Amino acid sequence: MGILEPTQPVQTRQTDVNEWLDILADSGYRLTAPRKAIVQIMAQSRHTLTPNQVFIAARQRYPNIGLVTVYRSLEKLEELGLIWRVHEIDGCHAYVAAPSGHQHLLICRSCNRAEYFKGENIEPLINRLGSERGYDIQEHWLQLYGVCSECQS
Amino acid sequence: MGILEPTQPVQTRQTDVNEWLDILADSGYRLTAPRKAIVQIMAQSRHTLTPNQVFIAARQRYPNIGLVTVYRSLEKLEELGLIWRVHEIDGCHAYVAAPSGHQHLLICRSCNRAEYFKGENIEPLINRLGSERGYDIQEHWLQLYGVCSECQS
DNA sequence: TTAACTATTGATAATGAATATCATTATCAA
DNA sequence: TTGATAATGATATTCATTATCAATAGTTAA
Repeated sequence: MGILEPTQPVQTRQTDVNEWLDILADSGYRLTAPRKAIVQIMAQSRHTLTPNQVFIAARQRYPNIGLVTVYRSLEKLEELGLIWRVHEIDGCHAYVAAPSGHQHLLICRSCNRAEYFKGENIEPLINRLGSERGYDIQEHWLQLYGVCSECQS
Repeated sequence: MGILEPTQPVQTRQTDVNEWLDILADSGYRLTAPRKAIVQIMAQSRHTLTPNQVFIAARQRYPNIGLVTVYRSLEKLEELGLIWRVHEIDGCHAYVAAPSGHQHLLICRSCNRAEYFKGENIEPLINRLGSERGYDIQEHWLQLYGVCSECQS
């Protein structure tokens, strides 16, 4: 039996734009028009988005927005745990709406659609490795890559 | 302590410089002085190394080496499976000697020392997720981060 | 509502990793 | 030994990300 056990699909995702805005405000950040545009885009997307993709999408809602503002807003949303930063193959970064609780990512290599899954009990492995190798293990990183059903057809 | 360690036999790792050179030659690549320097560095290091770190180390052995040559050689070694490319937090890339067989990485955040571990069976999870979500899962990525015993003290 | 404080913005420039170009050099098979 | 060409190193270039800074706009206190 493996350390990783599959579980039910969990689709709970923080898509509530107003909730995100409240969290921003409660954290002392101002609610500006560019920020609202970015929050709308990130909270509602099921795909990973690069800063430039967010920039292009945000200009539909707020044409004067600057790319640097996108970078800065994404940075804050990540800091608040509302979005995750994922590493692209080429070394660039993209972002996705964060799932609720501790989950991991399954990303479609073709369309960048992101799914979340739970179900790994990695603690025993971490404890064993930590004591065996003398490491203080702080973080783990599990991601799956594949092709989603739509992109297969 | 330095990034590069003096030669030490390492279990479960391909540290044989000559073996790497044979593989390069068998694959149709020429054995050049800069390439030999890079192979020596990569095969003997227990740490992840950025292209620039490899460059600095390689100049000790071959002072005229160019940074671009380092990039190109690392690319080839990765293509042959002799080294792995790992993603840094900032989005840059580093490389480590590849382990034998299918293993995963445990990296020290402080000194970049890399350990390998086996032992978790991800197949059931992948099969389950693939059929549940309709994904053709092609690749998975598991890495642990922590602080090694030396860096804790 | 108004005023004032200051977080935030957007334009621009700068940084830095990674890649492309190209004439020259060096490896290796014939 | 020699010739075809893989490989090199210097240089320029691309592109994602970050720094700078004056102007703007959100928020709070009055």
